[in-house]
Amino acid sequence: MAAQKSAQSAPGKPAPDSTRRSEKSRRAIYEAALALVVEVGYPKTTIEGIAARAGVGKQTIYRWWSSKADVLMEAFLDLGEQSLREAGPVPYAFPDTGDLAADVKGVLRATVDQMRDPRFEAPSRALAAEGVVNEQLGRELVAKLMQPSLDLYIGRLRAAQDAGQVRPDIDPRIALEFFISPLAQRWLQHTGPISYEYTDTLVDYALHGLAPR
Amino acid sequence: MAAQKSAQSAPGKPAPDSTRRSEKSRRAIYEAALALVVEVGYPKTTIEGIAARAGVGKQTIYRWWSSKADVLMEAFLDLGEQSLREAGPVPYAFPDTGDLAADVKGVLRATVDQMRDPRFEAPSRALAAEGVVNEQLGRELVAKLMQPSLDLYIGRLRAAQDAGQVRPDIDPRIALEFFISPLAQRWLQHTGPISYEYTDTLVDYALHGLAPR
Amino acid sequence: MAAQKSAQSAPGKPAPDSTRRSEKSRRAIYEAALALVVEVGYPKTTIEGIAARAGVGKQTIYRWWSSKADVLMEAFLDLGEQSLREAGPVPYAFPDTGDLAADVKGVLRATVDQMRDPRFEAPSRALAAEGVVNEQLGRELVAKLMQPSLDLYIGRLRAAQDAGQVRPDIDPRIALEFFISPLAQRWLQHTGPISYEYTDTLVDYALHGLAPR
Amino acid sequence: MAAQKSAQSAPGKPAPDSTRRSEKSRRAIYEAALALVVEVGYPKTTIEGIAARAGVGKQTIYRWWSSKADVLMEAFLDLGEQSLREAGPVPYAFPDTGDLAADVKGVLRATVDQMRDPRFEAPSRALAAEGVVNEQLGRELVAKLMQPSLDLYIGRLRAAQDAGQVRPDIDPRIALEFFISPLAQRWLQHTGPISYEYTDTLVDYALHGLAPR
DNA sequence: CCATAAACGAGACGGTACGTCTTGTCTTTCT
DNA sequence: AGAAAGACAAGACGTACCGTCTCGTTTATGG
Repeated sequence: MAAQKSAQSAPGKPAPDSTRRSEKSRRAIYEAALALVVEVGYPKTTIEGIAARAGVGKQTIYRWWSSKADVLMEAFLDLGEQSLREAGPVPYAFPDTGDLAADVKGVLRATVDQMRDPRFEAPSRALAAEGVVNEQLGRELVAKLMQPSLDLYIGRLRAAQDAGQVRPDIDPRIALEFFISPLAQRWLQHTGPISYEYTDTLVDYALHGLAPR
Repeated sequence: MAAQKSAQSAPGKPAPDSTRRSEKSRRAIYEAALALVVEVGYPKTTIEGIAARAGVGKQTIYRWWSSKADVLMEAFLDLGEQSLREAGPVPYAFPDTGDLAADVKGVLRATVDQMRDPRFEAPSRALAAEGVVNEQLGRELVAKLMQPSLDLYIGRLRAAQDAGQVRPDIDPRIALEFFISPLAQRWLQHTGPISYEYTDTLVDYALHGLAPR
Repeated sequence: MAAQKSAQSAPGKPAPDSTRRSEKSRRAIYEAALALVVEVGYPKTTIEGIAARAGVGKQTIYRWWSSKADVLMEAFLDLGEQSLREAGPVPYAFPDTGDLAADVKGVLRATVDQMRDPRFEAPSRALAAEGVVNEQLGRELVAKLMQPSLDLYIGRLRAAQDAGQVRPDIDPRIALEFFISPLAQRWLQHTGPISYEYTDTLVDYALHGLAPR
Repeated sequence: MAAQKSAQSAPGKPAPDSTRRSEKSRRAIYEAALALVVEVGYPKTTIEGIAARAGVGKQTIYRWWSSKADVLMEAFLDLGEQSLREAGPVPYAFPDTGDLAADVKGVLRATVDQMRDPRFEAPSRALAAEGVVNEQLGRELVAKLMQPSLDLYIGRLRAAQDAGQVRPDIDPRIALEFFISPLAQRWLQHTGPISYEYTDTLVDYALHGLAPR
């Protein structure tokens, strides 16, 4: 079991033994990384700074992560998992009251709230920016951070199709982008203001189309 | 507008005299910056590298621009203007054949083509990433790079409203996001593949809505 | 002698039990240390490198030695003892044929040979250098490595005094330096070439003086 | 002249322009290096420490010197030149009163004094140790630091030969080692105490030989 | 003859320093 | 005065070792 990493490939490094990893250090690094990104911004957050703030040797970071972005991604994922654990036993499900519009509006309002939380905003902006330029990281972000949420949208949209509230020929993977992408772009690229009213409007437009009926 | 830097206030700097600026250096810097971003990527593009490649002193860059992103933005804007000048006398107008769906599909296909051009992709990704994290730069990007295109969409949508092809209560500034944002997000965040088929679908879904009629 | 470390005082360390010490590890460490000093030089010889090459944990080195120089000194002493054991039952005595000049010349020629042996040269240079800067180690080196040889010189010079070949008012502890120090300095500090002719000349000059008689 | 370095060989570095070198920084580096060696010892003197103490960037050290030892050597040479400049117009000549023994004894007593001066001792020990292990540096040390003094001895011994106080067949380059090497070894390797009496004895023994006349 | 305690190999840890790279400023020399 | 050139102070990078500190795993009695 200890050989699983050395087994397949890279002859370069001896692969650290993760069973001996210091949990305390890992948590301290997560906290330091998130705090620094919030306080001084991502570009001024340095690995040295994280190490110093976490009371950890630099090597301990380089041993387990490959880059600043990698640290931050795990820290952010961990933050998410923590929130979930605190949230309770049925943490993350898309509401289904039978009213698709209302359900999606509710979820989007929660998303808007999250986007305004500085503890969430700073690291997720940083990661998104990194992912724009670094495709590999970008794909990891999508898979680990976004996909779970997207799957919930897909599930809800499928249910709506079964209930006859969404046309059956619609691809839910594309349909969900009408709710998410405009909001994401406004937020990421500062192309426009974000509000409950705005997201409500998105849902209405998307469901009923731009063309007159 | 060129005086914003020399502005009355800041006593620190003597404000360079832009009339004596070397046009040759400026062009060389633009070309070096764009070439480096394409060749080695944005993070490995350094001011020193640009200066060296342009055969220019570092101070010449620092004198006229405030950051690497600033250089790249102007270089990219310049690139755009160049393309326009080459394109001819009626360069940039949204087609209006009377068929909104067809017109928008055509424009989006052109956008897809552009996204696949490496000369465009590298710098615009870099700028977008920078703008995600740096709000000021982000707003500048939106204003200088994106807004002109968005305005064309708004114009076309208004025309469509006048022609009764789009409901009059629709806000065109929001409606255009259904065409642009999903594509932008797939491209920027690598959340999905990009194709003509995809953008065509976007237009159809957006115009007629997800709900059955 | 083995108890000097466990000595009553320092409460810090539990003092390792030297009776349970692994002989195999000790020898492996000696060999690794000497080999590395020869192969990569003293400054690039690291404790980690010695441990790795010896197939030994770092702590096994830190348990028994206080520094890299300490390891090397013991390894070198051990090397000397090994040579002696191999040399036979009457290993180390200063020749006394009655001809002081011839005897000393012979011993110095052997010293010259030794100085040219790379297996001897690398570690002894390293130790000498360390001893120059670290007085405590220097004194240990003198006591353990040099003094035995010096005593043989002193013995031979005393015999020469008894035989009337050396003036009785001469201090043998100083006299021996005329034979040893010039050679040592040429070797250590690269101040001049070393040859049998040179050491022969030293003996002649030293015995008969520089001034005309 | 500025091209002498780039001229012959190594294609690696662009060779800094020594005409633009900061004299202030150089002096500050010399002072910091010497002070640190005296205060904390050579092994604990680090390039970072020198840079910090001198108020200088690390690169300024790496630009002009190749190693810690190199810095220290130049600093020490500079110290020597400074002393000479302060000493006056006829700074460095071997005394020649006609009495060789007295002259050499006087010079050796001055050497003993110098060896006891901590400002001299720390750096010269460090350099000597470095030179023992690093032949190239060792040869530079000999050539730049020791040779001038040795030449004075040679000159004085030649004069003594002319005056009939030293046998004409004696090689002065070897003879001088009888005065210098024993003292150097005692000092460097801590093989024995150093005193005026000791150096006086060396001179007497060397001039008249160990053997009875 | 096994229990137990020490030494052992391995290597993660908090640190320090390395030598390199880049930043943004400053200075020199040329045009 | 702008520009090319590049030295400078500053400081982060990623690497290498330091010496300490666990971890299981031998190993070697001594109860």
